[in-house]
Amino acid sequence: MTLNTLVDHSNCEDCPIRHRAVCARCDADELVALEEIKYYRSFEAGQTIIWSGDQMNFVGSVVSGIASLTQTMEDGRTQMVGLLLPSDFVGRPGRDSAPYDVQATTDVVMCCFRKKPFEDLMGRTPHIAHRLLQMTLDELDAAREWMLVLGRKTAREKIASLLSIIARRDASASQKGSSGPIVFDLPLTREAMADYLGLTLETVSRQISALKKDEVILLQGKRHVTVPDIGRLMEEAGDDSDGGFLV
Amino acid sequence: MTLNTLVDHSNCEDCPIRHRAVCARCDADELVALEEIKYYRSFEAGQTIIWSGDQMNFVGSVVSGIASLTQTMEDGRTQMVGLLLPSDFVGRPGRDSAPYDVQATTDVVMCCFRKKPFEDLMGRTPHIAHRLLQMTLDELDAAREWMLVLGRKTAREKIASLLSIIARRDASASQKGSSGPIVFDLPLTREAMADYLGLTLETVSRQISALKKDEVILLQGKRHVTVPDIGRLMEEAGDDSDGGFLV
DNA sequence: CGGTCCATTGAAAGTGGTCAATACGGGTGG
DNA sequence: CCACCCGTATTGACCACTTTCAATGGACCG
Repeated sequence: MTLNTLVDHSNCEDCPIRHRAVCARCDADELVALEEIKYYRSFEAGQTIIWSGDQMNFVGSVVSGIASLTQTMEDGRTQMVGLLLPSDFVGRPGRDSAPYDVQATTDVVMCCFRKKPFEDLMGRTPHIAHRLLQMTLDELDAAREWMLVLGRKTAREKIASLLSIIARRDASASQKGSSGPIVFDLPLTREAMADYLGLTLETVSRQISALKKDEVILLQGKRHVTVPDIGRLMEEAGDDSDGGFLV
Repeated sequence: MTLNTLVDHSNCEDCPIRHRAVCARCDADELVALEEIKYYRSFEAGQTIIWSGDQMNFVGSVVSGIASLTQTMEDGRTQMVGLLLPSDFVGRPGRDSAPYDVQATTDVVMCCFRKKPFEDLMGRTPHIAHRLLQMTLDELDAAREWMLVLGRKTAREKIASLLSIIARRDASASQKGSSGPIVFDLPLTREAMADYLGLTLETVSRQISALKKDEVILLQGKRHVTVPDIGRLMEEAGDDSDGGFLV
């Protein structure tokens, strides 16, 4: 049982999210202060990291893997309200209880800080506060972008939107040229996609099959996706295909 | 033509949003600095305050009235992604072009700051930066709350959700006891409600009629609403009726 | 009085949901 | 090694809800 392993403090300078996380703007002194209060935790795919309503005694950054924020109604309907990718921040300084479930969608490693020391440090370190503001504004933009998807797009457009986001993220991560096929593995089950898109898993499955039939995407197995023409996929998503290429 | 009137600088101490806006935590000195760069602008109902893609040369707070943030797809489908009430902040420090249309839903008065001086001041004034972070986190929570409404609720629940939010806000504003009927005027047209809820205006109209027929709400005219039992309305919204009463 | 804007209501059509059967793949244990 | 099982995914048939298209009504105003 190695679910919640505490890992050795490793060097922030070598951290894969050093330049994008909440610590991105910290100088050497500030990193030292952070290193003193940080610790790592690992979670297995499917594990709940934080339960909605629970006391939050830490905040932190996703180092690797994908986590999700989910809301649930009493009758069981659920809606994913955020996807947390590496470098994304979890938790809210100045609030005690968690407003959403946080779940590990894949295996996840987090860089955690106990909340109180982090809040104190933030009060003394404008670099952290400012970066957190910037990241929060970005998340707000992403949430609003997603409101358009949820409120106004058809099932097919919703699927295309999700695939195009994942495809473009992977394309920019692997530094490929801006044309040519994009290949990636879906990090989400059909059910998780449905929860993100406000659909049922059956509809997700049908629309993926339809996009495959129309050769907008190719599938090998159930998770391995090839996008021969990202512009075509973005048209299907109802987006301008000439928009900014890197998200 | 008095659309964009510059109004006399009035005293921040007397401002109706003094304790809730981005300046809420400022002390006297900081208020003086803000007063030096602030100016008022008025907008008529229906007027567009900022066009998506435009250069933003100011940021500011809604002093009175209601404004909306709206996204539009190429084919004309629109989704409202935020409602701006008095004290809400408009604009994003550190970004030049506006990501959404901002429209005056009712007549609106804004307290504006030219962007550059405001950014400079924010860099020197942690009270402002910290308050803005707090407000942004609140907006992010509200946006995510709304994602559940858009993604998972039925038309009837969506209408009930919107009415319950407006009703509770009005009840808390008028400091009424926590029981008894709530009366208010809808600040939105049926079309604006539809854009907010991801519905058509016909569906909005039908569901309002249905809630009226079932006596969840009473209507006088088209805009004047009485909610005899807020708990009942919240049940219809699919929310826990025992949740925190003040939003 | 006619025009415009906002809202309501009806009938028909279509999209996505529900329920149910089946398939696929990876693991375990006989 | 094969049988079995479980979680995940696909597909079909039917149905419900929301949209679409269209007609009508009321309030306000020139």
